[in-house]
Amino acid sequence: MIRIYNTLSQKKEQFKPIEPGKVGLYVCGMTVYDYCHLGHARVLVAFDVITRYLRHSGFDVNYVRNITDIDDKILRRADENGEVYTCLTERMIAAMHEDEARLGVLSPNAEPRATAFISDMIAMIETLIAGGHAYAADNGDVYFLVSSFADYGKLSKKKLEDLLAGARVDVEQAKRSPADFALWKAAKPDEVFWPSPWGNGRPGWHIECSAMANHCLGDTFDIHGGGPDLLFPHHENEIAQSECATGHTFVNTWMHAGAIRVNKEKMSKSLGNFFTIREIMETYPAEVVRYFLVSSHYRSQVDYSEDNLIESGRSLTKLYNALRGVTPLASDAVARTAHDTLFVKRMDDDFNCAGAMATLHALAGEMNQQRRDGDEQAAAASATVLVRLGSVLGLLQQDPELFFQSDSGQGNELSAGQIETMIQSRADARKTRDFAGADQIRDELLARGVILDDSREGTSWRRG
RNA sequence: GGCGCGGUGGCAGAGUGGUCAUGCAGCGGACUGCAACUCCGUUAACGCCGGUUCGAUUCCGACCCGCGCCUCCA
Repeated sequence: MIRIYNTLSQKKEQFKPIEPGKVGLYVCGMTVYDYCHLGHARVLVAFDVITRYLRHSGFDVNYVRNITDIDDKILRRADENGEVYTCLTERMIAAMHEDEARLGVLSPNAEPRATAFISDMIAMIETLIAGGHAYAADNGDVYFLVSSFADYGKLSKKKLEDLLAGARVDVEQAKRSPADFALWKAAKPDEVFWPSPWGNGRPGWHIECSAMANHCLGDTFDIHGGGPDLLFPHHENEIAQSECATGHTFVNTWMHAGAIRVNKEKMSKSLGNFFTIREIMETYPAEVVRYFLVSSHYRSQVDYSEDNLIESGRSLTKLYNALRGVTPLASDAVARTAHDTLFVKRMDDDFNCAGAMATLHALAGEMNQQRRDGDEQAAAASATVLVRLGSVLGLLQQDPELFFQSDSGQGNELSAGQIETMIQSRADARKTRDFAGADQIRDELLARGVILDDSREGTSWRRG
């Protein structure tokens, strides 16, 4: 029985899908005008683990994650670059797919792009106007009439009067109320546009998700997720639009990931203190970045620091060390163990992957003992469970040697061949008990970032 | 100002009304030519003050501190 923290009710609830055995999941994806930063990675990885676990639990998950490929920031950036905006978005989408693949994030079932659903958005806006929930203003924009939706603020726990009292709400003359938000924006001269009943223009940000979610998952679906800063106004506005347009509850469970922080401040575009994941992956293996992200609860805020990534690297190394030289069996060859049970118990509790991770280390410790005792069969069985549980978190799926020996791609490292040659020289020196010579070679390798591990079977190496 | 979240050992990070997280680091030992890996042992924590209770880090209340949202941001 899975329990999920629902932002709407502000408590953990037993998860009950609308249709038994099936889950409709929508996550707000990227606005593609720049590379993914760590905050994007957090959301990507969090919902990847959630999807993997729901599937592991037997659910048929329909995971939809949109791409916002038209918006002010995209147009501005394309303009700065002096390129057609679609060139920019295509490039960023390709980069995003590359980053996701490296992080071990599985593709969603559907990845709708805003520009492919303009007609759905226009239809929804027409419905809203007909229902008295929206109005076309003199400037060619169409706005949502917030006062027409009694439940406005139910997600973010805001009261309309408080919002209006705040001085930070955009004061746009054409709006009837400052809290109203754009559904359709009139095109400025020389801007890309789509024709509509209200003139040439393009959709507002919030209506995209309402239209695409509705198209892909229907009027009401199970889970909607996203980053912490989307809660208000984006998700609140989605609810208003969708519920006014369909007359039905939009979403049963709302999930929000925690923020990434750097030096005690939120990592964000507006503060300019963000790290793209590709620059982080230049220094740290992608799986280490993933391990870092998975090792704290998806709802808690997490501090990015070099030290934390280094620690994650060591921790993951320990797991792979256990797996090294052991061949796991096919997953179904090993029955469910107490470790599986504990893992499931932890994950059932609002996807507590940090807690679940402890079982991976328990398993690794057990394996190391079994190998010490020479019980290779037991070790292989343990390895099977370790890899099985790892797969639910999207970890430990590569060959340990690959994890240990892949270079950073910076081009300034020793090749595997060079390393093997030096190891052979060292082995020769050790045979003649020339330990000074042997140690010199080992020190040289260490200086080049290569660590040697001796065992009865010979010497293996890893980059560290 | 409004709304919300959190304060756990040197660090990271789970969890629980009454012997246990886990990882990193440290310390002692084993293994090793020496290391590395690994194993065994070990140190150490629940912001502060009250309350409930036989017993509270865990429940309740006050307080202090930190953070997030209220504006485009995952």
